[in-house]
Amino acid sequence: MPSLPNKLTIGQTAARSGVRTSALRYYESLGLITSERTAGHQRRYARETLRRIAVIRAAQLLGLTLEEIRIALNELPYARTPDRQDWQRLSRSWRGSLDQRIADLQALRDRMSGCIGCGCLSLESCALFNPADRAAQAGAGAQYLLGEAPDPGPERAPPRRR
Amino acid sequence: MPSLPNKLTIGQTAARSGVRTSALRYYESLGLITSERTAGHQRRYARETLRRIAVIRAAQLLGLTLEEIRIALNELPYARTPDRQDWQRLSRSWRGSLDQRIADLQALRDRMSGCIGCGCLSLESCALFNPADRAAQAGAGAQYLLGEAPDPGPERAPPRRR
DNA sequence: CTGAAACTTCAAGTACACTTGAAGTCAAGG
DNA sequence: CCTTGACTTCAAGTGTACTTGAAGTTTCAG
Repeated sequence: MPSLPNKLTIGQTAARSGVRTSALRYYESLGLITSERTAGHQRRYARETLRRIAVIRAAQLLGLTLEEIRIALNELPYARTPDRQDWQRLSRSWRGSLDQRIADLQALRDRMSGCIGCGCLSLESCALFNPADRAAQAGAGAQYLLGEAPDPGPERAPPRRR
Repeated sequence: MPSLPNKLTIGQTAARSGVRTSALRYYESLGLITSERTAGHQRRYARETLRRIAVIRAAQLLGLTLEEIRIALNELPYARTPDRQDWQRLSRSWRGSLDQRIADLQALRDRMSGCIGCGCLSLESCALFNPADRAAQAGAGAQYLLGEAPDPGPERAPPRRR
């Protein structure tokens, strides 16, 4: 079966994973994936790397940074091939973040649905899209919409997504 | 009621919205929000701006860029105060993206759950976390995990979140 | 009226995740 | 053997979303 070689070039890996070669080199430079080299210094990725890349992309979808993903992946055994318990631990921990993110988005959806129903978004009286006024009443900082507690924190900026 | 002034300083707006003053100036520079000025050039935000900021943050949570948000907000009436129909149109359109993102994450969760159940993540035979092999069989590019169709597209990079 | 806190602008810096370009090397079919 | 496409490294650039710092101005409680 020449169509299923065990060692993939970076181009083949890119085609199969949907990740550009430049990104793969970048991941490797960060220690997220590894490769063997041919006599002429070219990378050869093990087929297992494709799964690793899929996991990386999934984790990015959860909002983890590459550094966080690297740390999580590094908790997998270093020398031995990760067994089902190793992977279970990893996927279970991400499952929690995933559930959390889904719950957050659903809460946001419900709040927005409420406002779609009442059409009140521009009205002063709407408590949902007018969190500041509730806050003024309560005397605390606002921003209930995203479910934030009235704690300032280190001013974490909310990033992108696409 | 001096505790609910109609015009807020940038500091008050920041405290109430949970967004830093530097971010507010940045949003204003991008045309996402507007302000009046005092005789001494200081900003004064209308209380309505707080709702606008809440909407901006919610939209960011949906994964929209500030430019996309700006465009969406600019479809609200320019001069007149947006009425309930205007807001309904906006929140309804974002509701769609929100539903989509929730569905995507749920699909990912279900796939991961399957793998948690079978503990197969490191096994060659797992079709879920081994999309490349299915792809090799089918002859196409891989990356089923995120529900992507086998179309390359303009190589959009998947961004951050937190 | 005064002094501290809050405000102003503008340029530059930061973080993340890549991408691009230049200049050169390697692998494989004909 | 030769050519062509895929590969190599490294530095610099890109886009998004802000933050920080410097130097100066405004506001307002006392």
